[in-house]
Amino acid sequence: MPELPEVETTLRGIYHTLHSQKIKRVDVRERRMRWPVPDEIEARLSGQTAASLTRRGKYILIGTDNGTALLHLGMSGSLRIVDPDAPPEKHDHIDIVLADKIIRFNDPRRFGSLLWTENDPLQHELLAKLGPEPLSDDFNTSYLFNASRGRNVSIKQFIMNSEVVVGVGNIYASESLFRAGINPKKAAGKLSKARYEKLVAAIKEVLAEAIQQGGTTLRDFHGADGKPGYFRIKLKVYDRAGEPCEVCGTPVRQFVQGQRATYYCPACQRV
DNA sequence: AAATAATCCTGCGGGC
DNA sequence: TGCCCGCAGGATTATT
Repeated sequence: MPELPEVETTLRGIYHTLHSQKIKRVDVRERRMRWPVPDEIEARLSGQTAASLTRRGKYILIGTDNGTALLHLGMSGSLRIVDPDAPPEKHDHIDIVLADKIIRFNDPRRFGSLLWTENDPLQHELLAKLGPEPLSDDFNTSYLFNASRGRNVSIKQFIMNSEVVVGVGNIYASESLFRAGINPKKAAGKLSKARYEKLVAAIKEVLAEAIQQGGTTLRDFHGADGKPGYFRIKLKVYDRAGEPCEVCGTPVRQFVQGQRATYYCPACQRV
């Protein structure tokens, strides 16, 4: 499910249930995730209080007095809040058990992960080299323009590189480039600073809108099934191959880039 | 049956 | 030569 807005929505969805609460225990039914779930995770988290609950890129950080758990949803992961007596269903791999609720991690494809570190989590090897948060002031025109100089990779793959900027996944990469009027194939190093100004604004807009949309679904998180009711924002090109561009009517095109589908309007995205 | 909302790893080629 | 970097492609997986 997750690009950054979905992770942010998930974090907000569990925040009030988990933050400052004591973790009674952790039940791991499947350790074979993107990386093996460390054997020590149950002992390290059990009895601890979830003192901080934050996000870095697409990682959710659960901080305790002893260390930090790093949770990543991968491509198909989700969290939901269930009652203590709810029986686990298919692909419900991990439970974080609280006094009167369970945070339940479901991930069919098991590309997600749950890791543990006792050091500064931001210095963990998987997080240390991450680029700036797209909604922060560190992510600005000058930064992205400078980072792009000399780069021959396509602009779409460039903004999907988490060392450049975190949180821009396959859907919002296509959407952002459409809004900025940039052809996804264009070499990152050949775009003008003016164009990067549009792109940075587009990325911030698209992600902020998506988070806002996710926010409107938060009540579903505590609803009957405790699942996050992700709503996609109204997408203008993604998954719309052959349909008319909303702006000019030209059929939206799809092609493969870095083994991922890219969608764009050949008329609106000529730069 | 090919596609999928993520991302790390491997190997290659070029520059210094 | 050897090292570092950028880049392309592979691999992981269950479901529709």
